[in-house]
Amino acid sequence: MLIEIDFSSDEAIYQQLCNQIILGIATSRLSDGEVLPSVRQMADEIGINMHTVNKAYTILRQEGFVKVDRRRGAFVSVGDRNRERAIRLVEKDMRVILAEARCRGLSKQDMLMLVDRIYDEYDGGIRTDDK
Amino acid sequence: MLIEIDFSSDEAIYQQLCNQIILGIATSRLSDGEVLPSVRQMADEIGINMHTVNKAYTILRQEGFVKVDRRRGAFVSVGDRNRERAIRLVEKDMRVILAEARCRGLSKQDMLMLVDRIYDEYDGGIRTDDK
DNA sequence: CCACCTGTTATATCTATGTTATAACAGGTG
DNA sequence: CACCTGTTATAACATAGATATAACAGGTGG
Repeated sequence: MLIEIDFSSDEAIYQQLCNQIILGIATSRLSDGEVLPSVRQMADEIGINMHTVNKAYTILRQEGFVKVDRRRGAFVSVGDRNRERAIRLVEKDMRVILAEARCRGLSKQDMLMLVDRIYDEYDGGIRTDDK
Repeated sequence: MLIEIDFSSDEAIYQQLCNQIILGIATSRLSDGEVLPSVRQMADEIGINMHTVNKAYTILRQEGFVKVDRRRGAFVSVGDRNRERAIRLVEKDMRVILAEARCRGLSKQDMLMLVDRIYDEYDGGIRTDDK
């Protein structure tokens, strides 16, 4: 999977890395169990330091998106699926975004449409356990 | 409006300040044209430095949520309402959140419900003073 | 056993950012 | 005139982000 870092961004490199990997999982460009490049290989590809990649992997491991097998290295893992906990984790960030959206004059309908559209892009036609 | 800063948070103080003021506008605890405390007064109330408040005000001014009148000082302003631009600004952050939500097993319906619920809290925030 | 790969840890260094502190300035109010 | 606004300019300090070099434990395949 191609990783692109914006070095002029005010967002930290390791944070951009985390976000892009999570985005990769959400859009099925990365699938469950898929092996990630080693910290040294990924660092070389992007042109950054090994420790910066390691920091991203460590965070993703703590968040439950990545696991490490001593034999294979780091790989994608989306095992943990506690719905209540997941909502709680997402809710705080969502409040910040929705507040800004509302201040900018966007209606609830605007945001529902935006969520709908983005989620469809992620699903890409693939049906999930929508109940 | 009461401002509460979490000094143990990894989020910068000026960022927390920005978010809470935007949240205040979204929930109608701050209304259009309302005067904000001066940088020195706000700094004293919270117990932080004047420049940290000034940084927050400066950012909010650049984002279009605050204007400055030489006579009165800083006040809330929600004049700018370009829908296309607003959506574009919100969309990037929304993609990051929705990616994480999807990875955690949350469905589109889950997120639509969450948006619906939070937006209702904002709209009804005039009456419910439970916060 | 050996070379080579994994993640991990330990330092040290450099830079950028966040925060504080002190001070001054221009403009507006009473 | 004293007193309030925001704004700017310094300097100082702490923390975080990123880099560099090095080493270690564990696993793989020759």
